[in-house]
Amino acid sequence: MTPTTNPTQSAHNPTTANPNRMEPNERKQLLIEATIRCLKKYGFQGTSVRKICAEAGVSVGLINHHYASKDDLIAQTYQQLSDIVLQGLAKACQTNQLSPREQLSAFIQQSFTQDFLDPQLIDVWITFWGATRSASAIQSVHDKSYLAYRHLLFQALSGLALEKGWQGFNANLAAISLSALLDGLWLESGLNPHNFTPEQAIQMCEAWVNGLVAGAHQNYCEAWSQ
Amino acid sequence: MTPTTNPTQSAHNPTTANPNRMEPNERKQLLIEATIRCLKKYGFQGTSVRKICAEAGVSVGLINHHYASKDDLIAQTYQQLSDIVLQGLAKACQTNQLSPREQLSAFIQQSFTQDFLDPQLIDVWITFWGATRSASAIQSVHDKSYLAYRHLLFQALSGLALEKGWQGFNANLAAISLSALLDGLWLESGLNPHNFTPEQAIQMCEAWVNGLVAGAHQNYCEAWSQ
DNA sequence: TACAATGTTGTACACATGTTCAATAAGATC
DNA sequence: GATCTTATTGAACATGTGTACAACATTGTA
Repeated sequence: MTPTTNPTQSAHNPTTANPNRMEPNERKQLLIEATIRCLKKYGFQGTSVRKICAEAGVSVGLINHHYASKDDLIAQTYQQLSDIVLQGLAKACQTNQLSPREQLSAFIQQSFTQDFLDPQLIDVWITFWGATRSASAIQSVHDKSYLAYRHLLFQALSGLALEKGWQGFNANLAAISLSALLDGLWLESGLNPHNFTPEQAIQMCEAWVNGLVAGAHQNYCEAWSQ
Repeated sequence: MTPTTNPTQSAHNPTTANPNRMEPNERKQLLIEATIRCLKKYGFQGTSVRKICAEAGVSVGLINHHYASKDDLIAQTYQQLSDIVLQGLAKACQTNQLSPREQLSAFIQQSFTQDFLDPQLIDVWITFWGATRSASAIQSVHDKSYLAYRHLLFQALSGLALEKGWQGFNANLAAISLSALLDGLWLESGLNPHNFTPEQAIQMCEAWVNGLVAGAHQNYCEAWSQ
């Protein structure tokens, strides 16, 4: 409702100020942004084609002109959100020649930035998770982004193991564990933002790394898992 | 569809074999069980009043006779699922006078039992999480059960701290951390069951506890957080 | 046996959903 | 300027949604 510009009866002022016709990519981007806003406002269930179009200030039919279906639009929106999050994390821990330990801290810090802790955004994320198994398009986006996400942690943890001389350290499993901790905290802060502060979240993740260094790394060695 | 007994034209055999009329509590229980089956089969979005009734073998109107609304039924279903999970966990770690360390292991073991790792069930759980913020009834159920859930971990961790003589150990924060790790692993195993095995999940949680004992406990002391 | 209480049914209603499609209009190409 | 391509519109369609309600069936009580 109340779109910023809604030329329902078009061609009033054909020379200026009528943002009707657009390049496909530009319009698609606007539709994705409108979808994100709707997901935040109305949740996954409440986000309908009509609400998205109203939010974008266009007519109902447009979505099916630019996207194969509503699910297609939703999947591409998820894709874009994933990319943004991932780029933020990659940027945080891949710049300035940080040591492995510093990379982990940078990753953790970035995970609990104000931008990332927006409860509405996390809620959107959770509903995407919930749709993962039923929509194969969303499933594949998740798998791909989760792999990249873990790979960042894997690299930092591998570097740490090399530095410390841990023999047979299963950095992949450790990356899964740390990412689970991060996701779990992120999830919980979305469900109830009052259970702990961002600083405490960082504290808990740092404790995990410190525990790893203090001795838990032995549990991630090949010998242990057999 | 295909309900086991569907006496659409009733009163065929009024004396026997017509399970029509039931005690309210019994019928409500059957409706909740049908709801769980539907949530597993069709997901949160695909679960409609009509599908639930078909699954339960009753008519459309019955739900609104026994429940104030569909949301009411959903919330009570969530309540029941929560109770089942919680009782399983409580039973696992509160019996047989286990030591604090053993209690934690029992809790971890129980969290990755076959029953708990049913991807369909986890998917149902995730969609409940997704509905938490929009439906206040579900929110309150979550808050309550999450508190009880954490309390079990809190008790075990407090016992461990007492045993080890950790001064000023913030067992509550540690409980949040471990529950986040458990939830994160649980979540991820639901989204993609092939990333790690249940044994590895247990291994990762045990590593967390071992890391705590090896030194990370210092990060949970009052001095650290200031 | 008659009556009251209530579990159960199935239709009806009002509305929301995603998608389709003929019509329109804007811009590009010749 | 004429023509072609295509972005955009908005009504229409078929289906699905949760809920309401009058009718019916069953049980317990007098």
